[in-house]
Formats: sequence, structure tokens, C-alpha cells
Amino acid sequence: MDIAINTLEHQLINVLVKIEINGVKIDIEKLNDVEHRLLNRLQTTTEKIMEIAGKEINLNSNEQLSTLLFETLELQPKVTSKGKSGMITVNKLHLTKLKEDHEIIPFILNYRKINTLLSFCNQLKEVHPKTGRLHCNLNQIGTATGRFSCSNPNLQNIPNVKLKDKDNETDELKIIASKFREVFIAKKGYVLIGADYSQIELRVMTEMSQDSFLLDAYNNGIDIHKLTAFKVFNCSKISEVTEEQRKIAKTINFGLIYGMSAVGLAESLTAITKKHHSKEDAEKMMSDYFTQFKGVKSCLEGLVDYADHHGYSRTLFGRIRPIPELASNDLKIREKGKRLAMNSPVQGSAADIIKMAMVNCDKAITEKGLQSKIILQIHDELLFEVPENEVEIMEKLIKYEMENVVKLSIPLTIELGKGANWAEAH
DNA sequence: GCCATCACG
DNA sequence: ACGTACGTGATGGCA
Repeated sequence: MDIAINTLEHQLINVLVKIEINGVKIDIEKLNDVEHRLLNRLQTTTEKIMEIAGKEINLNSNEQLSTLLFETLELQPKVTSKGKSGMITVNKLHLTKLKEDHEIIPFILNYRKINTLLSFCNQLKEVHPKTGRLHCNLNQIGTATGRFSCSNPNLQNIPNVKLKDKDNETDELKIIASKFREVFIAKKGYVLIGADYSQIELRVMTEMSQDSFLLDAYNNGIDIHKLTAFKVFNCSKISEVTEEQRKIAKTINFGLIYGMSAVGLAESLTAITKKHHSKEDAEKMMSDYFTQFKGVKSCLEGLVDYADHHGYSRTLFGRIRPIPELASNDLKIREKGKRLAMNSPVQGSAADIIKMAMVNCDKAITEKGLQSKIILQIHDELLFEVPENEVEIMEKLIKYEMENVVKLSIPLTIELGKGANWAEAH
């Protein structure tokens, strides 16, 4: 591990301690209201399911649910994957596919959703009796890639549901889910400012690959997914790219970061277009992509070679991750190792960058004698609690520190938002 | 203690 | 021939 990363992690300790001690304010009344509405829905939904099923089952038992659906009610499974116990899977993806096949399915999906949301209510209620705020644990070395994780409670997986058309939304559960980030509020006289890095992982990929088209796109403010579609689908003009083509291109760009497989891409393609796409379709598309983006292709190959040779992958800033999977005798595990070798430097470099930005923001706040505080980090986003009279200076400070934390071949950009709660600040 | 599920980036 | 996207944490059922 490079000395730079060691130093960074050392400096970061103090920042994380401050975040944990400071905590975040929760709107308890709103939270209670959300919980109340969920409990009501839970009761009516459970009753309805038992009525349709004609008997009592434990809905939390996937085994009992699977038996009910595929034996008692004789539904035809639509996916082949089975769990280790041989049970036909009853996950959200499969149940959604079965939605039209039986009236009980939508109720089961809702039951699951309600239960999940209620568990968030329970976690968020645990405010500290003395501070009246919610304090999480930030686990600095919690992940293999260099991100940190968050627990007790985990504030990095709070539902993030945005309503497209607030007035016309009829799905009550969706409305309730959208309230969770409204529960995180600023204390009196303060506002929350949220700052997200825009496409940080794809920018890292651009930096690592030095791919000429990606560099050009980011340096000239060209829509990266549109450009990808333009080149993959061989359109004559960039303006001719359709919405669906852009969506597919976005999926490819995401897939790159994960060490995309043809089958994985084919599944995503099927989901987007609602038309079946074979593994061969996906392979063709990937090959078209790599013909165009030659820099990305050689970069990914280089990442695998590097990890193969050294036994570990390395981020732009020298953070390493051992990848013993590459030395396995099992082909499947070696394939997994290749994906890790491609993904870890990307995810890890992005983590390095935001960790550096956190240290720099904290330092700048202290040096200027401001009262503002970092209160959360969600992988590519920072949330600040800012006194009203510091809003203007903090907006400038955050933008400057986050965007200029490192000098890359392309700009890093952030999106800023502010408001009385996290939903508004996002 | 492991598995399946589902929330986030 | 095979079966896949990367990284987490909380929960409840089950052995």
C-alpha cells in the first residue's frame, strides 16, 4: 500500500470520528407517521393474502411461500434458478414476472415492500437519548475496495425514491417510501447541502484508459451515454440516437465498470427493451463497443494482466486489493477474479477521491473557522449540515474542494442541492 | 451460523 | 459445458 493511501486513511480517522459523534437529526414525528401508515397497510395486506391463500402461512418463510405458489396454487415458474436447498426462488424479479399470473402476487410484493420499509423505521428510531440524534458506525476498513461501510444503523442504504410527478402519483407505498429521506433534517437555523460526484466511476475509467473518445466527451461536455450509443449503434448523427439506444449505452457503460459479461448484459438488455436478447446479441454489442473504444479495451486487459502478475489490483492512488481468485484452479473463480481486477481499481479510485475530498473539506472548514459539518458520506455523495449564514461560503467551498481534490485529464464535477431535509438536498 | 431477500452506491 | 455483472448491512427463517 502506498504511503499516500496510508496518510490519507490516517487523516480520515479524525473526520470519521467527527461524523459519528455529530450524528444526524431525525424528524421523529414524520417517522412515526410513516410507520403508522405502514403498519396499517401491513395489516390489510396480510389479511388479504391469507384470504386469497385460504390458509395461514408465514410470509417471511420463503420456503412456505414457494410451496404455496408453485405447489398449492400450481403457478408455472418463470425462472429456472433455484436456491441451494432446491427451492424455486421467490425473489422480487421472479414475483414481478408472475404478477399477471395470480392475484395474490401483487399483495405479496407489497407485503415484502412494507416489511422492508418498516425495518428502516425501526433502525431510524434509535436516536441517542442525550444528543437526540442518530449516530452510525463508519467502518473505515470495512470493504475490499477501499470504500467504507456503515452500520448500526446503515445510513448508506436508506431508500432513495423520487416521485416523477408528485401530484399524479397513486402508488401509496411509493409515496411512503419517498418520505424516508425527508426524515433526515437539519437542526434549527441550519440547512442540509448535498453534493454528488457526477459519474465518478466512469470518469475514473476514462482517466485510467485515456481512451480518446471518452477524454474528448468529458473535456467537451458531451453526453457520455449518447456518445456511446452513437458509436456502438453506428448512427450517422449524434442527434439521431434514440432514448432506448441511450439507455442501452448507459447499461453498457455501467457494465464495463463491473467487468461485464455477455449473459449479464443480455439480461439487462431484455429488461430495458422488454424484448428477449440472447447472449449472442450481447456479445455482438460488446464487440462493437470494444472496436470503437479501443482505449477501454486495452485498459481492461491491462488491469487483468496487472492483477494476474502481482496478485493484487491497484487504484490510481496506490490502494491495493489482493485477488487470489486469479490463481484458482476453478475457471468460474478465475472469471470472478478477472471481474474483480477490472472493477476494484475503478470503485477503489473513486473511493480514494471522495476520501481525499472529505479530508480537504474538513480541513477547509476548520481553517475558516466555520460551524458547518460533514454529516454523511454515501459513496459518491457528501451531506453537510450548514448554518444558514454559511450557505453561500459552503457552496463555494464544497464545489472547490470536491472538484479540485485531484488533477485528472478530465474535470470532476459535482451536483449541489440544498434544503431543509435530505430529499430536498439531493 | 448460513441462506435468501432487498435497500443503497 | 458451465453460469456471471461490482461493493456493502439488516432481517428472519432454518438447521
